[in-house]
Amino acid sequence: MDHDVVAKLRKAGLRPTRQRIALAKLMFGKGARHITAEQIHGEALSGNVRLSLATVYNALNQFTAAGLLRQVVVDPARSFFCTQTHEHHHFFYEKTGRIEDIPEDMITVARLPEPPPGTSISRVDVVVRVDG
Amino acid sequence: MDHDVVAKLRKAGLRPTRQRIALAKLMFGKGARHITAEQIHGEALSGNVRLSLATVYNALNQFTAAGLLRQVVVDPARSFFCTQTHEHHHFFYEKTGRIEDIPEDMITVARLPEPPPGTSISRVDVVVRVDG
DNA sequence: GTGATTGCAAATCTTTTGCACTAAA
DNA sequence: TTTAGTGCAAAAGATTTGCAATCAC
Repeated sequence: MDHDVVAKLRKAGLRPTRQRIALAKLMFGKGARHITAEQIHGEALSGNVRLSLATVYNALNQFTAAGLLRQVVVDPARSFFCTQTHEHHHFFYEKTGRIEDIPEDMITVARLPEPPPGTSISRVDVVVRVDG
Repeated sequence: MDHDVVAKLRKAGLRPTRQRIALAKLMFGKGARHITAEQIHGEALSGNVRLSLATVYNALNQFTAAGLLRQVVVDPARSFFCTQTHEHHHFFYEKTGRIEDIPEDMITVARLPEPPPGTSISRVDVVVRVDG
């Protein structure tokens, strides 16, 4: 419902505008998603939500900065935004360019190296590339 | 020496042109490197090797297709090419945008998930992001 | 010679930005 | 009102491409 999404945006310090509400409903309304700005923009237009691609980029970046989304880097050509904000990993289908979550407990990274002095690890990403 | 590089290119099925030889010497002449097209182009020009950025992109892509280089995807803004072609992983320094190898035996990925039916794993990349 | 390769500039693509306009509080 | 947010079109980057000139064999 709108209420959830509005509350979510408010809590993140983002003013709940028509565009942000619509995007948030698309992003968070149907489980885990991995989607590009272009794709979400297309979905919005299909659903009769009129908004510009620039606004989509701005909103997705703001959501990411606020911790509502995560950016997944697997494809040099474009950025995917992912609705799972906790530590988890990904399958990347090289043929189709699709991304899929790997349940966090399916992968164990043992013996992580020490980060260089003066730094700390902010995140560990595992990408399993699949030729499908 | 030139001979090594020429042989390497020939074996990869690439005609050893002046430009490809120069690039190969820069890439493979000083141990493991992680470098962008822009950076290598700059190095070449500094070393009085005249070649266009377009040719650098073409050559690096050909080297990658031939298995001489690997592309590392960590930064949505640009592509890094890496001279280590065997399985290994990376530190990514978020502040400086630099990449560094993690010796392969420093990380152990336990319990890799099964790839979806009909596919096989082509590669596993681990990126340790560091806030330095 | 002949076919592969290069260079340049133009084209493409994704993402960001400037600024006048609109909407939320 | 007042300030944040939006749209558009233009700008900015990175990378690719078309085609005539050039080079390797």
